[in-house]
Amino acid sequence: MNDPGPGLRTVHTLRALTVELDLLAASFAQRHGLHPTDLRALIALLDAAREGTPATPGRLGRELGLNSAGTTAVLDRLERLGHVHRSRDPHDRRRVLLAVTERAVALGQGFFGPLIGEAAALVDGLSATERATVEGFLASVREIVARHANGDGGPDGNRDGNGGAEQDAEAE
Amino acid sequence: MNDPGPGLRTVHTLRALTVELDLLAASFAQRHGLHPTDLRALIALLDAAREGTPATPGRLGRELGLNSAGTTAVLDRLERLGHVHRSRDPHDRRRVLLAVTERAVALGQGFFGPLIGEAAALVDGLSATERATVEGFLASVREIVARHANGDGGPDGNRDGNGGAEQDAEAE
DNA sequence: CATATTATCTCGCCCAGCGAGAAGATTGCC
DNA sequence: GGCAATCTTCTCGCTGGGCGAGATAATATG
Repeated sequence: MNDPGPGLRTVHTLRALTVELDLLAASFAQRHGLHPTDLRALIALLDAAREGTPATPGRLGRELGLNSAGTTAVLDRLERLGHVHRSRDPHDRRRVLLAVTERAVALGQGFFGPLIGEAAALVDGLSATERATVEGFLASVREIVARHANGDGGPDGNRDGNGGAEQDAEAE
Repeated sequence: MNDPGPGLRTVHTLRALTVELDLLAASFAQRHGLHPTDLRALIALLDAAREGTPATPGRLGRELGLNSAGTTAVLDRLERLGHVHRSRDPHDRRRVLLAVTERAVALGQGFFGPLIGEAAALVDGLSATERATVEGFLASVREIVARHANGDGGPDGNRDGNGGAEQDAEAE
């Protein structure tokens, strides 16, 4: 039971890291008048912008696990703060296109930029072999997590309007 | 922008991993009638129990970034669900000692046990050199995160009774 | 013994997110 | 073309997690 093998300590460190990253993000969000969800939304939108993926409320809500009402509220907040701009899609006028503003980009870069930059520099300072080891480790852990996510907790448990929870897996 | 240097990709993978772990935890929590905060509290309490650290509401609240009212609410929920038991500390009767129940231990082990076990096995499958590389990487990233936390967003920005948001850092 | 400090809890409020459903746009079928 | 089904987003009302303020009880400090 309490037999910490050599690997356990590493896993514990990884877990601690994720917790610390979470806390950092939360404190950053608070500092800028954002809620954790707002920050997650902003990150998702910045990612989409960088990748050239068109961003819409529906897509974003699905990504964040929010229903449409909650998604609208998030976007209202972000728009009021000047981080996001809504505009109708000319090709399908039911849709709303979401664009991040300069301000949002600056916000994201200003904070996560240095953090990511330092981490990237750290990785770049490793030898090719070491880098491969780290990447392999991260990829393997992701794979483990993905397997457990599929088996134990479906990522899309409930959605808007449609009760997807007809099986509520009552754990007593 | 779209020029991922060698290190950037690794950092991106790490970020994706943290997001996925977060989603997994959230879906697991929902599945057991817990809120994300409740699960975080439970994990913290299980950790404390495993380490032999005495757990109290104050300590827990500080760890979770909640004020005392919120902490009380979390504990009320966990106690109602039978995961935690409160008892007064005989040595300092202001304090409340928190004990996790068998049920909570089973809950945590049943879900995170296999996950952590697989990850630990993964690490154990590495050579000593590789393991050192991974551990060094994680430790370095933690150090970077810690530095940014201190410089940009103090981990104890606001606490009970003291409004930590006296400066709302209006960007621009 | 009086006072300050510590630890926890109670009360009232705010607002994030949910469910339900409305409104506008598109697609398909006749 | 016209009408219905579908899709996307938004509005409304509500629940409840978390905060601020303060109460209460116990321990330190003079």
